[in-house]
Amino acid sequence: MSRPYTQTIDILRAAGLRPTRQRVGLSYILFNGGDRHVTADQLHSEADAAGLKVSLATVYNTLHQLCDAGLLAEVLVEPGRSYFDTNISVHHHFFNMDTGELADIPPDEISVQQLPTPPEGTAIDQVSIIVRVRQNP
Amino acid sequence: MSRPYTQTIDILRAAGLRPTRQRVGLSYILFNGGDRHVTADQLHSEADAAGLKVSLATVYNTLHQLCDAGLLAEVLVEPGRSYFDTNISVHHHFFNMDTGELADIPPDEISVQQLPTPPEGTAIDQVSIIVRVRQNP
DNA sequence: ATAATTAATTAGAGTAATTCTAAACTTGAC
DNA sequence: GTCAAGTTTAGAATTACTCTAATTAATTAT
Repeated sequence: MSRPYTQTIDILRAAGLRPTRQRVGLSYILFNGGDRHVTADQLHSEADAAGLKVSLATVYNTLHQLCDAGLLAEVLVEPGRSYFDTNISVHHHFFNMDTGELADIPPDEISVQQLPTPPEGTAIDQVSIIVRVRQNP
Repeated sequence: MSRPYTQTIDILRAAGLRPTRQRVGLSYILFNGGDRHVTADQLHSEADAAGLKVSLATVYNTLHQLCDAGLLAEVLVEPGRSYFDTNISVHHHFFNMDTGELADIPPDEISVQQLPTPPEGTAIDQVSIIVRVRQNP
C-alpha cells in the first residue's frame, strides 16, 4: 500500500493520457470502488470530499476522455443527465423510474435473440437495453 | 376533406384534453405524417412553417401531455435532447451516431430472449433497445 | 347568446447540465 | 532547470427545458 496510485497511473498512461493530479485522483475514485454509476456532479462532490481540488470542467473533460479511451461507458436513461458506468463489459441496465437508481443486469439474465439488419450503409456499433422498472405499490 | 381536423379533435377529447387551436394544430402535424421522430424544437419550427402560432412552452406542454396520454413515446438517445415518437406500438430503434437519425427497427427483426428478474420490490415497466450504428467508411 | 367559470397559452425569466474560452499552471523531455 | 506542449481553471456562454403570473380561449351555466 505504499504506492496506491501506481496502477491508476499505468491505466492512464496506457490510454495515452498524462497522469495529472486531477486525472489520477478522479480515476482512482472511479476504478477502485467496484462497479459504479456516477454523474459528473456526483463525481465532483466525491472528489471534493476526498480533498481533491478539481473543477467541474475538468471532471467533464476527464469523463469524456475516459469514455473515448474505452475505460468508461456513458449511459442515457433520463432526459438532461448522463451517467457514467465503470463496468465496460457488455451488459445492460435496470433503471428505477421512481428512485432514479441505475443497476447492472447480470449478463446471463438477458439476451437478444437476433440482431436486426442495420440500415443501408451503416454497421452496428453497440446495442443498449434499458429495462425501466417501477416500485411495487 | 371538408373537416380535416375532426379526427384529431376526437383523439384529443378521448384523451381528456381540450382541443385548443394549438393542440389540434400540433397533433395534426404529429399524427398525419406517418411514423415520426421529432424534437420539441423541430415540431415548433414545423408548426411555425405551417402558420400555427404557438409558443415553445406550449409545444413542450403538449408533447408531455400526449406522452402521458399514451399517444406519444419519448426516446432518449443523445445527452441533452429528447425525441418524441408517434409510433406507440412496442418497437425499438436504430440511432445513427454520425447523422443523428433515429429510425424504427421492424418488430420482427429483434427480440429479447428472456427478460431479467427485476430488483426486489420492483416490476418491469418497459424495455427499450437502442441499436447504435455508424456510417460505413 | 352572454356571462361566468375553468383551463390553456404566453412571454420572458429561471434553472440545470454541459461546453467553451483564454489565461495560468503542470508535466515530461532535454 | 528550461521550454514546449498539454492541462486545468474560473467564469461566461450555450442548450434544452421548466416555471410564473398575467392574458386569452374554451366550456358551462344562465
